[in-house]
Amino acid sequence: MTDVAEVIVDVPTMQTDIPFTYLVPPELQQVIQAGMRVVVPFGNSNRKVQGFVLNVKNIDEKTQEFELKAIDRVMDISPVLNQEMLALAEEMSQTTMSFKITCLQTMLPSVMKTSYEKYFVLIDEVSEDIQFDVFKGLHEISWTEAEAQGHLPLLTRLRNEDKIEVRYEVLKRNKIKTKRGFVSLLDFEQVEEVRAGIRANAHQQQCLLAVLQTLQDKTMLYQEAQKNYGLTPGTIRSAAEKKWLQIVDVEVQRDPYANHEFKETSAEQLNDEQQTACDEMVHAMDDNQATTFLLQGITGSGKTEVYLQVIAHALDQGKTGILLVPEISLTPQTVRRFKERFGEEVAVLHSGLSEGERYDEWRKIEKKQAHVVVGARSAIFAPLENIGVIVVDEEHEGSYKQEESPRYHARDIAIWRGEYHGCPVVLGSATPSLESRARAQKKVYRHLQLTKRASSEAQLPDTTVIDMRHVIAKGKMQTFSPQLLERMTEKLAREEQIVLLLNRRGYSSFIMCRDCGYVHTCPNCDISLTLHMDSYAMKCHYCGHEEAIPKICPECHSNKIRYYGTGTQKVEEELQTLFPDTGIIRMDVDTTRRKGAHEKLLDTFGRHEASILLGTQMIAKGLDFPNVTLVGVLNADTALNLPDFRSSEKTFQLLTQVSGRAGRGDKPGEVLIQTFNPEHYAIQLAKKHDYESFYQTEMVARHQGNYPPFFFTVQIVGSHEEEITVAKKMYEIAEQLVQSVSDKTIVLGPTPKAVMRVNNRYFYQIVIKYKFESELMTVLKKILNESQQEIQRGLKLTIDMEPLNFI
DNA sequence: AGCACGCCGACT
DNA sequence: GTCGGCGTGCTC
Repeated sequence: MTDVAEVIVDVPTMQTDIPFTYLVPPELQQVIQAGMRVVVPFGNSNRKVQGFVLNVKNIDEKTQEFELKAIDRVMDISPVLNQEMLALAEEMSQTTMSFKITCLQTMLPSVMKTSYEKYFVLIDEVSEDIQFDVFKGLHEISWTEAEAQGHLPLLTRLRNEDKIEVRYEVLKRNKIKTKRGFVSLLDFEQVEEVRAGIRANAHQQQCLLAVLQTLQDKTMLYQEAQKNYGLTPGTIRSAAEKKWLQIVDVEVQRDPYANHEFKETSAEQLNDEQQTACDEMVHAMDDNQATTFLLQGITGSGKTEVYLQVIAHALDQGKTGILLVPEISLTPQTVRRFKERFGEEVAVLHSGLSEGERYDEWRKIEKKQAHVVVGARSAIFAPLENIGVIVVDEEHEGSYKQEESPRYHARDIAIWRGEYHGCPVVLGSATPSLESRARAQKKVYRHLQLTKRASSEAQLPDTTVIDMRHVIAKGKMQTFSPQLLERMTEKLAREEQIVLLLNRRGYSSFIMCRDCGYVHTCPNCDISLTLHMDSYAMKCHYCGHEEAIPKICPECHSNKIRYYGTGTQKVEEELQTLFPDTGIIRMDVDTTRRKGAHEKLLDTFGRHEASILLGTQMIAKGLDFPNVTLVGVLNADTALNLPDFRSSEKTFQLLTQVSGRAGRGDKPGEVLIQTFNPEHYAIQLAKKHDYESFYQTEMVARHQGNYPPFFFTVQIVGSHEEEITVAKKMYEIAEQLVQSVSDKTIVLGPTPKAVMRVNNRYFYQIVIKYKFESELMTVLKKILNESQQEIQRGLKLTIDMEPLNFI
């Protein structure tokens, strides 16, 4: 009988998406466990690849029909994934149709993704020139170095001559940050003896020995010894040689919030609605019920306080909690709120952290130092045990769905983990997704509502809809209506602040020739280039292509090139002209790319160093500035015109959200919405803050269009460098689908995508809408399997279960 | 992915 | 005749 391990190797292909069996070498028998990462030889050249151990079992080697290879080495001392995570990875790979290895990697912080380094190793005599010029007298060089020096062709030839071979090295990128410290090797009496034996004027040594006496088993950092006692590293090093102490490396955590002061806050008084919601969740937690709650509460109704108290209850019971928030609202303001309540017990995971900081936060959770995790989408994989509650705030947010493989939805993972831990899951929103709201209606979720604003004096703002069809002056589109300008002037005169939202989706500035109508488009994609005035360049938002701004038309050589559309930069310039003495802050992807820029801009606005905050979607979330009394939405309906059945829902959610930004203090707020579709129900009902009517109206539209939540959807996207290849293949797939699904199921397409060509690849899509289709997954798997040959010839196929974007 | 094996064109 | 093109198939 022999120990073997089943390993998922880091080769993301369909053919290798199964466990491979490896022998456990004797020296690893006590070490290896499920959930550890290992390095294994793979393929006929035995290149080293990383793998995850799924389980270890004992088999009879006689029943083994082929020779097994042995595990090379382990990469972890203890498992990095527990049984729950291994089970979740399996589940996720099936429901999202993605490779197991991709799922496993997704659960770990990105620094723990392995990188591979290749080395060229000399195995035979080579000429002295090569020995010195290429190998620098050593017996091996790294691939990266050789490539940089342009030696690859030469080395390839040498390899064909069997003079050198290629060695694969699996690198670990996660370095635990350590600081130098020391522990005493002597007990109290031994120190006394040593002290008696050295000169009294050896101050440094005397001092160090005194420190050692107070230390006992504790570790002291060099840093502390130097700062508090003036001990130099030299003294410590020589003490180590005398065996007084031992030098050790101490793991230290980078604390991204080290410079912030947090004062502890305690629970606020809940109103009766909040209390009822809180009680229900607490009961579910105490009874280990995996109930999903939909907590629907208008802006300002105090949802966050409910989350905080439910999580606090979990901590009281010795349990843990996860709170997911959209990346965009993970602002320093919100982070502070959690830190203030839970102090050291909270770990925060978000994209603003460096890879190292992220890893440290993850380690803090793994080592059970943090019991509460606050973070964006991927924080749902936090390695917490004994979870008491999982909260998904702003559950309708699209950013909870990952847009690359594995295409998981954090809300689904939350519910899965809730089942696993027997704990409640709380979905919170002022404007729930239609799917969640419908499930609450069908009693799949427990529906709880908060209808009162927590701070009673704050009122919902007055909302005015402005019909922009009447604001076209001299046939030219205007950015600002007279009404908005008037209001802005008024507010500025009173030294109040203004937030302006530019809904930029599908609406950015491009240039066009007035004489021949030529529009500057990307050479690689079917889309017009966007004008960026800060870098004086035309950029493609799909592939990143960049070129200079043309002065004359490349087609007709006219110099009548004009800018069209409304980008944030252009609006900023217009504002500057209209209100020359007013401070304006622009927030969009360009001005917030740098780390910490987001925070800085908001702080500046918070200190009232600027009066106007102009931005895209990112300003709609969670900001709380009491002095803002006017919110202007410059173009409410650009999203409405998009060919996506969720466009009304997205518009309603956005408008409701921004309306909540006005009048949070004691001053009444006003909202002005500029639109070309003033009668549209999404706009009218957002104006009235009427979610329920919107829900009813939209459900009728979804029912008529056979859309979710009445139907499930799948999107299949194929792409290839040649249009004919992908089109043909997609027609075949659609045909096969029609043949194998029930007649109640709708197969749409294939159709070219709205932007058909991106990066010189042609994109086609098929959408499946179905109610019951038990064999669908099997059919889709079959399609993927049968497409292997084409995939190897350059076709790309992605399957997205329940996609959020159809464009 | 990466590599070996295997079958057809232009070369010492 | 051979070197090398990349189509095909396999990896415990």
